[in-house]
Amino acid sequence: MKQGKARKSITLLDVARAAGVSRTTVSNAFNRPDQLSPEVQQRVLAVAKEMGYAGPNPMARMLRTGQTGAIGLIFSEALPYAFNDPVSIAFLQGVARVCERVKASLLIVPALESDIAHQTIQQAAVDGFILYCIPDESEAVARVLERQLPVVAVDQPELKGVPFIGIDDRQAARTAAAHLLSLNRQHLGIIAMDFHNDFYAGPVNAQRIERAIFRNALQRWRGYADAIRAAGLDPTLVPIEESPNSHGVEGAFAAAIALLQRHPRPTGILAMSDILALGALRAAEHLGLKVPEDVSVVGFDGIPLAAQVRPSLTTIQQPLVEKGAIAAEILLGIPSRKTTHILETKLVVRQSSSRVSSE
Amino acid sequence: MKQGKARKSITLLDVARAAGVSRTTVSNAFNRPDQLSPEVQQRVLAVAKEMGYAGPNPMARMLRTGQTGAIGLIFSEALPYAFNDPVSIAFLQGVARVCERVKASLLIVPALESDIAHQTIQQAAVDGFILYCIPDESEAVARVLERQLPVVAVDQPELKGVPFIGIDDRQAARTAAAHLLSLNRQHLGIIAMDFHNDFYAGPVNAQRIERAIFRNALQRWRGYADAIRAAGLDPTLVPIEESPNSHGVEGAFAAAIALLQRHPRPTGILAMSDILALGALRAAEHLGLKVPEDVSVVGFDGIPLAAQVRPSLTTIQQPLVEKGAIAAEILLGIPSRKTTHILETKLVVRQSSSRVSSE
DNA sequence: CTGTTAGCGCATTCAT
DNA sequence: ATGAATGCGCTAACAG
Repeated sequence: MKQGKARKSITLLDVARAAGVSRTTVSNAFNRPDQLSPEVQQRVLAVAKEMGYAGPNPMARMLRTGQTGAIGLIFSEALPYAFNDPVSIAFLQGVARVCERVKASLLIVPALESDIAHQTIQQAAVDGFILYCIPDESEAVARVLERQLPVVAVDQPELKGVPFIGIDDRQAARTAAAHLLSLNRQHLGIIAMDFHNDFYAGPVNAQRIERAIFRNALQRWRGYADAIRAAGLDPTLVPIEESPNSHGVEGAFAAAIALLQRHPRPTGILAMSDILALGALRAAEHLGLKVPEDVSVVGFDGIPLAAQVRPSLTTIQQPLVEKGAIAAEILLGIPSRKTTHILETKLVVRQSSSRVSSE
Repeated sequence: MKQGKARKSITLLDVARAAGVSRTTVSNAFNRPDQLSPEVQQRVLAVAKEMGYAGPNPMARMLRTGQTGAIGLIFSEALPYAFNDPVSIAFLQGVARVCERVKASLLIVPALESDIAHQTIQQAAVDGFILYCIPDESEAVARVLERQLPVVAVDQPELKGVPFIGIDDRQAARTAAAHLLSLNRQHLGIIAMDFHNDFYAGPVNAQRIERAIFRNALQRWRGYADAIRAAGLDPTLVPIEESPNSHGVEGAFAAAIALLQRHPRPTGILAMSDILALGALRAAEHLGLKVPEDVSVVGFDGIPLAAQVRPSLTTIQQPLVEKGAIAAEILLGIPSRKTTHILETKLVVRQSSSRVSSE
């Protein structure tokens, strides 16, 4: 066969020849309808369709224009876990909403392990990256910065020159703890999310906290400690159990059981996320304890489920979806956006917390 | 300034010159470490890093190799809704698990409206597409097929030559309905998910069903009808309310209220998804009806939440995560995968359904 | 083990 | 309004 050409994918040039026009004209027919007469455009498009030409090759066009029409999203967790977490999902919804509006695609880049990060981040065809809760020192951050593309960070890392979206975790946590203490609950217990990325579950010592690589957990702990200290208590004496995000409600259940079996039994539990708090509710139920009477629980994040469980969950509400939307908007250069956004949070008191009843 | 070059991004050639080697050598240093001496590789990489070279430009490489390292995923719904639906999310988890394993990225392509589909699908730099619950006649399907890339369809559409992953919706629905009927519940009501993409909510007539564009809803309806007929009843007399997926539990609540206020009041509700069933549970509670005594409810899908609500939900369990995993594996050419997979489902009886009690 | 050569398919000047 | 020429940055043959 002569025309080995036929085997190969069909190009702009092929269409041009078939239509008896130049490449430019075909290109314009697809990209700039205003640059040629409607009739010519019609004909070119018709010829293209007939030949089974699907439009300009995306890779070639990207190479030429330097634009991809996609933004890259990097999660701190393994993807299946991220998609299991209502907080990440809400964030994703926010990002997706903006992407849809501006017809951008969303590239989810696996970057959990170092060599994966290396390869996938280097090869991602995107116009910019969103870093979601990524430890400052991680390979992913280094690789993303190398790419020299626009970046925005959500929750972590905070880097010079990189727009940041987050909340005041410390202040919010302080509010949560102050709430429990104001209900006269002196014996607190803390369920923490990941301080490190080692999937450790169990009691946490001071060193582990000091060396934390996840900002959220660290700041929330500090916030709790602030309030505890302000109440005249010693935060280092408050028992704290860590349960990795990826262990979900079940992990939190175990952590809460551990906490609730201590003496004296905590009368208030501070959970660093609502998922952790849900585990605490179940643990209380399992042990025959009443919430909020025997033990009160305060979560963090304000996921939708928090309002629906019984007893409904007192929590710190943060604008999860909006975080994603703002991050995407900044990245996509939608104007009138400052580069740093510390969003508001508020304490939402529901059924899971109440004043200590009769003494 | 002479070297306008300096402004432009730095390339393989620049590195080659700086390192005193050829382009190929630099390319090899990044892509085929085994093709050159370790020392040379070290040096080249060092020079590259020093120059701030982040590695081969992804677009150029894609153009050259014809590979992108990403797969495209197309949802039937607006993205924010898709991310709100536990069923879609579970599917996404399955896809993500495989992607992570093989270091592929995942491109979520918005394709809800026709012109968006046109643009985003045409420009997506991917090695293949997964179509998730897409109506056969939609623009998205047409555009994807044009791209002449590998495709796999999940749930819908079923196309000649396109690998398909799904379940036997009709058979499964028949099982669900037969279950309720076997409990001696003669007065049924159906809550349907979208038959069409018009976000209609309300009672459904025969014509709307016949012309359905969503296969899942249609087949599930047929399955219900089969069982109802087999019980000697007339399926056309069974009231049916549609509530769009995007309206979530709230929409289902309204639909269920409508159903439960009819005379005779249904004693069994068939919900085409667990989310719809959850709405039914709430509606029953709202009306002071006991589940399962006054009204029994059977869902569909087997989302995790179904096991956790009280009363827990009787449902048809389908392998949601596995669907995603298989789809991704087929697309990525992981061998020993047949091209059509009809996965198993099973009826899981929980608290929300029981035999009609004392007459 | 290293270098030379030749496109991948396109968008964009600049002419006409 | 249309056409010819150029190179985006890279990888894969092949030759040395």
